[in-house]
Amino acid sequence: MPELPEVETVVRSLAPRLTGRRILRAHFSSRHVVRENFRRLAARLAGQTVHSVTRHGKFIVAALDSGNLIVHLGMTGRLLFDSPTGPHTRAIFELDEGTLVYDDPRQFGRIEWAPELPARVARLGPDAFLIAENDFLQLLRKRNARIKPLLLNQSFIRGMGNIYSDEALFQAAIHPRAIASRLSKARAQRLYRAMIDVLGAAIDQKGSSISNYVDSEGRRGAFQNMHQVYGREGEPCSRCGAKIRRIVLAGRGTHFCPRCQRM
DNA sequence: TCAAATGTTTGATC
DNA sequence: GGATCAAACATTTG
Repeated sequence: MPELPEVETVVRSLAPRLTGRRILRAHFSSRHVVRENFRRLAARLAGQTVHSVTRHGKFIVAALDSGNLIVHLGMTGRLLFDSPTGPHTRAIFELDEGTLVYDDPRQFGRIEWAPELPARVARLGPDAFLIAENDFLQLLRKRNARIKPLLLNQSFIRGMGNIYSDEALFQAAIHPRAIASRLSKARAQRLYRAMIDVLGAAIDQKGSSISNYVDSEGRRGAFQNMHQVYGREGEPCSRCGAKIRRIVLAGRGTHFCPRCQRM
């Protein structure tokens, strides 16, 4: 489920119901999702009150009395209030009011506690939705890498994922293999605006519900209905009618219009 | 049976 | 260092 707009939507649904709540008990059942000792983590969380819930790139950070509960949803992670547990339930947080369940079929998600944001999280690039235009343009100029994999690189900017990278590049009419440092200023500005625009529109629509994505109240997003290229291989481009193509770049399916998006 | 899936990390190679 | 590519992680779905 997890690109910036989905994580932002989850955080917004989580914050009002989780802030001020006390974690009574926690239970864990996946060594892939929880890398530390289950009981030690549960003991660490028991009795702690949640002071805030925020987003850091694609990470969810719940500030506690002491330290932070940090959750990454991976590909298929979901946090759900008062949901029945199932075969893919990997964690349960019993609260003083209600229960928060973590479900994750593929178990690519992670749950951890840390006194501060771990270096590997704190060190990520600037947030894709908050970065200033000039900062973005300067970062692009320094990189001789292809633009699509670069947008996916969380050390470059944090929050972009496969769907929104393809959609932003389409909106900016830039080929996914274009070299970042060689983009003209006008094209780089177009990409910045497209990125902010696509992310903002997706947040407004509460994310893209492909596969199993829902927010913490179980509500689906609607932005999947507005995708112009992602998941539309072979369909006509909404702008020019050419067939949308799918290639593989950096191991990820990459969708684009070969006529609109030029090097 | 095979390919692909909203992500990240690690290692090999140039 | 960068950059590219492949593989790994684990499971479901078409």
